[in-house]
Amino acid sequence: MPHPRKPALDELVDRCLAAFVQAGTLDISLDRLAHKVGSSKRMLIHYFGGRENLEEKAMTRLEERLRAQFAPGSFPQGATPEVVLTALWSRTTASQSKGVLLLVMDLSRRAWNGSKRAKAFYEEQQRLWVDLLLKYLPDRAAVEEVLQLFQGAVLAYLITGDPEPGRRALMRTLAIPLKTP
Amino acid sequence: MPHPRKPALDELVDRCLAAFVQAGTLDISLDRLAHKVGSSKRMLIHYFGGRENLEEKAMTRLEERLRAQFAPGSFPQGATPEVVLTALWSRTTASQSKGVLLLVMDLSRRAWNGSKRAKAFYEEQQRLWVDLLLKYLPDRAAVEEVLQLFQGAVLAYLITGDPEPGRRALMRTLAIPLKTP
DNA sequence: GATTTGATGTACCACATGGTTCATTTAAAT
DNA sequence: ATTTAAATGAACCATGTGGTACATCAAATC
Repeated sequence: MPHPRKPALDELVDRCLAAFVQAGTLDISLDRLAHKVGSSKRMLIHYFGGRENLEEKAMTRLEERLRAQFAPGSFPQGATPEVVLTALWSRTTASQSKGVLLLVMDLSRRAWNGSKRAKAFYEEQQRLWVDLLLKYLPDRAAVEEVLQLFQGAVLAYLITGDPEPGRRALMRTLAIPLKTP
Repeated sequence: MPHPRKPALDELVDRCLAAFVQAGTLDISLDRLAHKVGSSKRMLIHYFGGRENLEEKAMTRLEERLRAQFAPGSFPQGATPEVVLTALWSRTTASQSKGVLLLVMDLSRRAWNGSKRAKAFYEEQQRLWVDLLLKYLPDRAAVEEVLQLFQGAVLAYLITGDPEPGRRALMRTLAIPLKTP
């Protein structure tokens, strides 16, 4: 049985993800997506079997990428919370992160609109960040709070374009005294 | 010149807003919207001149509603921050608020996607909450932080359905010591 | 009661979407 | 070289969208 050229599916997924990131959303038509990745709607459906599967593959790839980027050990062990949070906030609000940020928010939207897969994505991100922050913050309550604050700050930043309020709020929240027993 | 029945446009806007709230988004087709409000796409376009104008009218109406609901004076003057924030959080996470919450988040999405009008809506909400919180929190920095935390908490609540982490984070953030000069 | 003018329904249009059909090409296995 | 199964393109389809054309209806003014 002849097995002709192999389409290098993995690379196609990468390019699709790149297109999604550039668009800041998964909601881009197959035609536009195909054009952007140098293929055709016909072929995308051929390879992936349908839009749903394509999106699933792209989400999984994004999860992998983010997991690598925020792996425990991205920061020195002894760093202060201030340093870590400042670095995270800078990285997050860097202009080249805009696309990923928008895409992640788009997935959040899908999550709160009921998408099972998007909800799983959100939870995975949650775990990732909890694991990261737990190494620099005193307790789970602090992590929990910083995480929610971070998300709110991202939201505000995306809308206003101003990263300063978010930075200020994050720094301020670190001033919370430790729970004394 | 005969001026036949007046269509009570105001009430139509109300019903449209109600439909948007029920849908948790502005992105509902004119056909479905019309059916929901007991009219027809034909008539909605006739009355409003197009979808854009309809959305604009609905947003403005929503602004009015929220402005009334969170008017300064919704809470006793002397209330502690804990009491006020707890009440606000309860109100926000009450099941009957789900639709408005989703709709407001949908508008946030439009805002971060570049919609001028949605951005204005966001800023108006911002002002509203700042004015409210400024009466119970020590300084602007505190208000700024609580506001961002609140938004992040709402996001998490919408996705997970669990209001507890948000409540905990809000309470925790009130433990920040006053800036001492 | 005739006229005028808005209210309304039905059918329609142009366009975009995800997906399919069908026919053709292409590369590997024999 | 022939066979075989995948790769690919072009046209097509069903569906849903905002919006329009046209014809009809109904109410207020004269």
